[in-house]
Amino acid sequence: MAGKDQAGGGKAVTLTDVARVAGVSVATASKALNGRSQVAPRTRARVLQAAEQLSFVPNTLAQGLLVGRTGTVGLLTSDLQGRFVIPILMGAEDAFGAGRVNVFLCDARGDTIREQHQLKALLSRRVDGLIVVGSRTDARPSIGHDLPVPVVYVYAPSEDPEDLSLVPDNVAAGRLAVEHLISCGRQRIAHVTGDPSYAAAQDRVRGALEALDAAGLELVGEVMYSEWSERWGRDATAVLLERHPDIDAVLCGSDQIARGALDTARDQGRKVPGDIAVIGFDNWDEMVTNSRPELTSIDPNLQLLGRSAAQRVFAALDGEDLGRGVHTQAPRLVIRGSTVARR
Amino acid sequence: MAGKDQAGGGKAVTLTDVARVAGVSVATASKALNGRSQVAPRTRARVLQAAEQLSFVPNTLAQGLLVGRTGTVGLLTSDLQGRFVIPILMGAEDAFGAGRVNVFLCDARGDTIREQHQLKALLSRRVDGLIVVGSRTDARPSIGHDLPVPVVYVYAPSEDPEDLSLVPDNVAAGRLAVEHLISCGRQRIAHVTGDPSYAAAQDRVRGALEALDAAGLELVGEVMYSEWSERWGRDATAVLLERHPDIDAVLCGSDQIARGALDTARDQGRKVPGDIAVIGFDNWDEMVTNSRPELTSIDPNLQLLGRSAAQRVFAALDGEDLGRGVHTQAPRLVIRGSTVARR
DNA sequence: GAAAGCACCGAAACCCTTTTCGTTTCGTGT
DNA sequence: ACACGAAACGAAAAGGGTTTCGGTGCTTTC
Repeated sequence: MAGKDQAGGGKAVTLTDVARVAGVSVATASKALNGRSQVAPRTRARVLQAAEQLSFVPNTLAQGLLVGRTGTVGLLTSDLQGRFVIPILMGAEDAFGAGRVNVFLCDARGDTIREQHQLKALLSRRVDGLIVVGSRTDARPSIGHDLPVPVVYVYAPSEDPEDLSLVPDNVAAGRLAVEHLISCGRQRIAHVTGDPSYAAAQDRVRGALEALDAAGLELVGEVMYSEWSERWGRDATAVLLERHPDIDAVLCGSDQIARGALDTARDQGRKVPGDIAVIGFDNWDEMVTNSRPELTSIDPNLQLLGRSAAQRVFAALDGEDLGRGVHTQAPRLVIRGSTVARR
Repeated sequence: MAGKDQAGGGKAVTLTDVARVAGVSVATASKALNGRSQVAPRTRARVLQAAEQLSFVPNTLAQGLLVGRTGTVGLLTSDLQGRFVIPILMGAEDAFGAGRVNVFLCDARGDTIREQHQLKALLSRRVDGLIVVGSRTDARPSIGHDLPVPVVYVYAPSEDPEDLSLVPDNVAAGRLAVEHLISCGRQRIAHVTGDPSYAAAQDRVRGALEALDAAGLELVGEVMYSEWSERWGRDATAVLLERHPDIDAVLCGSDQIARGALDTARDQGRKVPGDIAVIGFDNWDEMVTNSRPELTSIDPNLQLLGRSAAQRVFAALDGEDLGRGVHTQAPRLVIRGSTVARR
């Protein structure tokens, strides 16, 4: 019996069934279950018991058909693999509250055709809103302009200024990192970062240069671009220490690069943070807490970003203006042992 | 105008609108769009053009209401943060094919109350099936027995043997790891692993001991349990090298522990893989490819697991028996520089 | 020329729930 | 005892799409 049910054999219980068992009309059953006032207490109790007994669950689809709202939101990501998407997704899910709104997750795998497919599917499901999440902070093509639902772009902004985009503030992040290094008494700061085609790399460089400028300092050497890997962090730092043995801080474009920097410093007998301070970006938990010493990093507050996106969609559903343009989320400095010696 | 649309102002286009524009009845419009045969080619063309012009998208909810199938599946996870869930999720999404089936993602945050809430919400959305994903391979309480849809448990099996569960085969993984070490000529193998309360730890130990036994070997020292961290990997390996300086391989319970082991070996001047071979579990990309040398690891094939789960749900929808009990997914050995010297 | 056949189209029912509005029943006041 | 008001309940429509069935107009055949 249980097996049959599990195989999907038993068709779902409808309000009609409940009404029949309770001996009332569907209208009364509906009113009783929804707490409307035009039902006698005894009748209500009978309906509730019948619903309980049949383990009735109202069909949200039929409700949505009537109300015109489905209580669902589509989350369209281009790269689920990437670790940036997850916190955003969690933040959004959080904001929507358990059970009231459900999230359709779609991964387009970075394929535009696929994305259009998914978009169509989501619209046919009559989602109330859309959140589009990218894996890079570079601008991406708009998903479309005349969509019948509000759309918010997160992490990767839309190229169209009419769209609303929420992104981490990487310029502020770069500034924050350098300001922290300076406040630790560092003066000779070098910068190793990743792929120069990434807006994130460029923005952080810009912020860093701004902060250095404001303090009357200059970067030691050129910005070293290559890839977002520990290997590059190790190699670049080795070169750096040879060319500029007097540096007292390495600003790293990501936590991975920073870990590489830490490894090279350790190999060469440079004390961190005594001789050299190291700082990274992303505040990627497994990276920052497992390194020696633990890594100071700039947290982009992705979860907040996801939550904001969800709230914006909500507000738009309630008739508020969605807004437009690119809005940034302030980063957060998390200080650990790689810049400040533990007491 | 575009702004108004984006705010959700323009209500969705219905089949009635298309029919009016095409100058036919809704019935004819429906048949034309769905490729039914009772429509004249010219009429069909007119309808298609009207649909195109209005960018009509059929309302899947209304369809589902009629057919009794929604083309949606609920994916209930207890811990989205964990990196094990993502590949499973991707595998499932993959198997469902873009657009045909959509996935409702729910994160219960490990809370049972919340999980029941989410379950109810999913059932009210009339999902066609459910996939329940845990973050540990330990058995978890069944989500319920008399559900009107097929349910598959992934990674964390259900305690109820009547339910269908798909889990990675950690015993085989332990065996595979040891067999590889032995095939590399290692004889004095030690084992450092994580939290002993995890079934994954125990299962891998069991598999490892089986393989050692089959080869007439014994583990060097006791299994060292503690936590799944690099720090523990470093500390444990240091102790190990002091107590048993003659070991030639460290079997590590996770890639993180293995990285710690590599670091300690390096610190103490032991060559890997020359003096000591190191192997991990999980094949976590960022861990295995960034270490020095790159880390040999056992891949649990999680993506396949997710895909299998989706396929099972599909099959159950087509009337096939869902099955019951715990089924295991064979692991895969990925050889890298930490056990075999690169040529 | 009339009857039969065929291709095509439209009206209406159905899915499930909510809501409006009309009907019934009861109690109370006169 | 009758009338009136209020409370409780039920019939029906709506929401969007699919499908069945019946009907229209055309062509074919004897």
